[in-house]
Amino acid sequence: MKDIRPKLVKLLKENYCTPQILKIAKNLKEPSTTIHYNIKKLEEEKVIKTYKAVFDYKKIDEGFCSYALINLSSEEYVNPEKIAMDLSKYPEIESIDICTGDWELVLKIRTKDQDEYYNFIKNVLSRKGIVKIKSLTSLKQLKTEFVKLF
Amino acid sequence: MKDIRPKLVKLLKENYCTPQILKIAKNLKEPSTTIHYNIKKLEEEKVIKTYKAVFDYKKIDEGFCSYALINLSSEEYVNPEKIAMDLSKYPEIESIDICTGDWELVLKIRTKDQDEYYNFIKNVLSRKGIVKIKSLTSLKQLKTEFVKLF
DNA sequence: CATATTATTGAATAATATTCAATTATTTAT
DNA sequence: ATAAATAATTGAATATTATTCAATAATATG
Repeated sequence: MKDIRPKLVKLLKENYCTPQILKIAKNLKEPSTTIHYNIKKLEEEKVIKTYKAVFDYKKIDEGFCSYALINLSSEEYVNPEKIAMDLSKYPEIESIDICTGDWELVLKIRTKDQDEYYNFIKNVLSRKGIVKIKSLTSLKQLKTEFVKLF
Repeated sequence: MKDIRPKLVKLLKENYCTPQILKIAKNLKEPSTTIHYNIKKLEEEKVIKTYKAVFDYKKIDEGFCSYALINLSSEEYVNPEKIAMDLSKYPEIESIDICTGDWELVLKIRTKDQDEYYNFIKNVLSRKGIVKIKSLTSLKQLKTEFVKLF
């Protein structure tokens, strides 16, 4: 049997979805051509970045979720964007923010388990520029990506 | 002119999207019926929770993003789920995690600006059960919901 | 106030999803 | 190991939905 599920997950995680114009039209009690026109406009204006799926991450081997609060070295501190943009390529990282306060970078990271998280920290985050990491491990997710999980 | 854009945003933020089976089929070089069968299965098994849009939040009056690290009172500490589930109803909250470490709750909050964030903290988060809040304000988002923003 | 631009909409068409039935592959029980 | 049962793949037919187009209405602009 072909195992296309991981491939599906990969595609749907960022893309390969589209709005349901007719259902929206029915919900808002407007003609579907009006909805179509307005959504296309939101897309052209880049108000909408993409359409995607939200998963039960426990079921796709991403059940371990942690926030990594990061301090940068004094060299990287002045330009955190470089390191942040570089980190954005890792599929384990759900979000990256450059922040004010005690930590310069806040990452949300999803891995299969604590072991994989440890390896990710060791292999990816222990690098020149990152001098200190504080991990806040999620015991339970109640909401993610604006979607309730219960 | 009808202002249906906020209504569209509200619907698309959590729902009213669907996978593009034919495009996925072409990408993976598989018959579209095979893709259809497999995706329906992922939906039935609740591996996929929903399909949604990702926005340029600056363009939908949610340009201010902050992480709220929360300490609970000793009474709430033993059962943080109650308060977490209650908080999940607020559309300003993108994610809620019950965590280990120095803070029991980690919220990701999006508002129009700092003023609105202040009001949200004051009106929603300053409540019985929440004894201390540390805010990490995002200066720049590089990635959100697995989607690169540059 | 006249003109240009933008938004709305119904009807026609194009594109895509879904169903169905047949086949193939895999798992389970003996 | 083999038969029977179950699950997965697929092409062809159908149903559903998105998109285009042209006409009209609303709003903005000079």
